[in-house]
Amino acid sequence: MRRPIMQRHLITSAIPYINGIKHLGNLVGSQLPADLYARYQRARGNEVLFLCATDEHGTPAELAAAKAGKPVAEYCAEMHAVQSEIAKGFRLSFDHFGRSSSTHNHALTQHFAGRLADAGLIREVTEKQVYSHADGRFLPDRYIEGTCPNCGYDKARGDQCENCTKQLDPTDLIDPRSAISGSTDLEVRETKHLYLRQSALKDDLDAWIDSKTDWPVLTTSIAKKWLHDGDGLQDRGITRDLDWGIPVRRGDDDWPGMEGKVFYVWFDAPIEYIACAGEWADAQGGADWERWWRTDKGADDVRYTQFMGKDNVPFHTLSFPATILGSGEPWKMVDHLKSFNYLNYDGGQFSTSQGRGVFMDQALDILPADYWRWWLLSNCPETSDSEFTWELFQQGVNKDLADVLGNFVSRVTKFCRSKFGETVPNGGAYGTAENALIDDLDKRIARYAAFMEAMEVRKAAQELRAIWVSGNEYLQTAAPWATIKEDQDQAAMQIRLGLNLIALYAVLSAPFIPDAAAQMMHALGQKQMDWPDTAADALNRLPAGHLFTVPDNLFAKISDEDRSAWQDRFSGIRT
RNA sequence: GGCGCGGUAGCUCAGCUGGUUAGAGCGCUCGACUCAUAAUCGAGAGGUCGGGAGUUCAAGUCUCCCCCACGCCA
Repeated sequence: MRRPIMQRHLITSAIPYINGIKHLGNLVGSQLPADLYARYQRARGNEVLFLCATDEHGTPAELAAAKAGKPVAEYCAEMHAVQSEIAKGFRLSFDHFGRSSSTHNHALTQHFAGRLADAGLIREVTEKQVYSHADGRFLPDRYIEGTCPNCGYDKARGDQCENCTKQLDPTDLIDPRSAISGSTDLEVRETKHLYLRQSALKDDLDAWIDSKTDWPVLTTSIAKKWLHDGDGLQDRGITRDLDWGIPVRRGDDDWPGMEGKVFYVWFDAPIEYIACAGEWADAQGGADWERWWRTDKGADDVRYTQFMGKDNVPFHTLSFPATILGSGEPWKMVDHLKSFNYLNYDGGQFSTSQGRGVFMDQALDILPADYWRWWLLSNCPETSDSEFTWELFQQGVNKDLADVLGNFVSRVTKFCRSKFGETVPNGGAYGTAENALIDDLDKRIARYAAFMEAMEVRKAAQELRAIWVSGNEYLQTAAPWATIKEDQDQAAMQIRLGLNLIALYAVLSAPFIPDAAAQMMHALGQKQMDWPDTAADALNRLPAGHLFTVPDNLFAKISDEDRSAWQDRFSGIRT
């Protein structure tokens, strides 16, 4: 059998922030499609390193920890464990789920800062920031509240007034106070920060983006906008006056004047993609991670794909590439950046801060992962924002999973059991209907693979569903329940084909619905099955005489009662 | 206000570089089948492709203007 050359795929999903459990909109925009792609590439026999992590630094983490009454390091460790468990629940097949607070990331972030400084790409800026005596800390703009000078709203934030949407500077606020403690004992102090001179790399970034002709429009249009809008790409501060974060150091050396400061979370978070490979290597007992990340150490044949929601695109197309390019070192740059729009919830937005929508833990609480995986992926917001409603979810899941796929497995296995027993029956030979089915499957499988390769998620799901449907079509025309009255062998061949179709479906469907696929394999007494080379071969895998069992129904339908109960339960806000 | 992405059958969406009677799934109507989770299969109805003007032999598909929704930024 011909063995195509094994490809190597580095795959990362945008790393979720640590302060709480993510909602389904977060899931479908990054981790879930990344997992689909990772599972598919593994199924094709390629070498995959699929990484994700928690993004742990910054003020929101500190505040969430304070609210929970815990030291921030302890809080992050706990939340990492929680998110990790939920990821497992959704069958997200990370090779490693790391932490941006890891020692690897500390060292690497400091290393990059040092390299950038050596290259003249860091400048020091003295700026004025608000210091709160009561809180004993500098306050980020949005943690300062006061009265809006524009509209008089008394809960305006230092970055923007939510009431009149006017962008503000904290010093614009009338009667400013700390949003953390409420203290008005504030003072504007001078503080020094490091800025990454992204503007100096603008032309390099521009040329690099221009070379990416196969990226989603969403990705390149966002990048181009930031590059060219207004005065072009702006330099960004990469440090903050905080306790919780990676201490500012210039490589291994102290950074005079930057004592007590940490790197800004946006700077260290993407570097965790690299650091995470180091964490993975440690967990493996010392694997070679540089062969995934250093083009001078074996990563030149790696294809690197990132997955993220559109809000993360600027950091991944500009800031992080600026960090890598600016280092002057041969790090692997992203080859393909798959970005997603937003999933809306029942006419509005999913919202973490407002607790609106369905959160990952709640979702697993009411239904198994496969239901969510299938619906979310087959309806993911690829070309525009898309909509989750309980009606659409119920309809999609019941029709696609229970009726089309689940019922197919059920009707084939049960028919066989009642007529031939739980053994793949012997006899009969293919006729025109079978050959037509095989031709059709070959075409569809090729299309399905092409969509998966191109990360056309919705189209891949549509094609997979069509493959399931073709089994029902075949069964309907072949009608073994009628044939068996005339010709036992003919019916045996038809049902043997049906059983083999289930095996084929298990392999093809596994990236979308891994648990159901495993159940199908298990019922057919199969452990490991390769991706089909041809439909004809694939449909000969289960020989006559092979034993199987009739599985429980793969998918229970969502009843109207369940649906309306959930609709009520998730209509308010999470407390 | 600027910019971005959209506005295609009741619903969710496909429609590449312009070219025969505009497609899919769901929903709906009718029919077939009865192995199966009242599942399946087939057929059908249903759209002046947001509005207007223009380019062209020919425009959802290009240009301009306008309207609507969403998002980002100032």
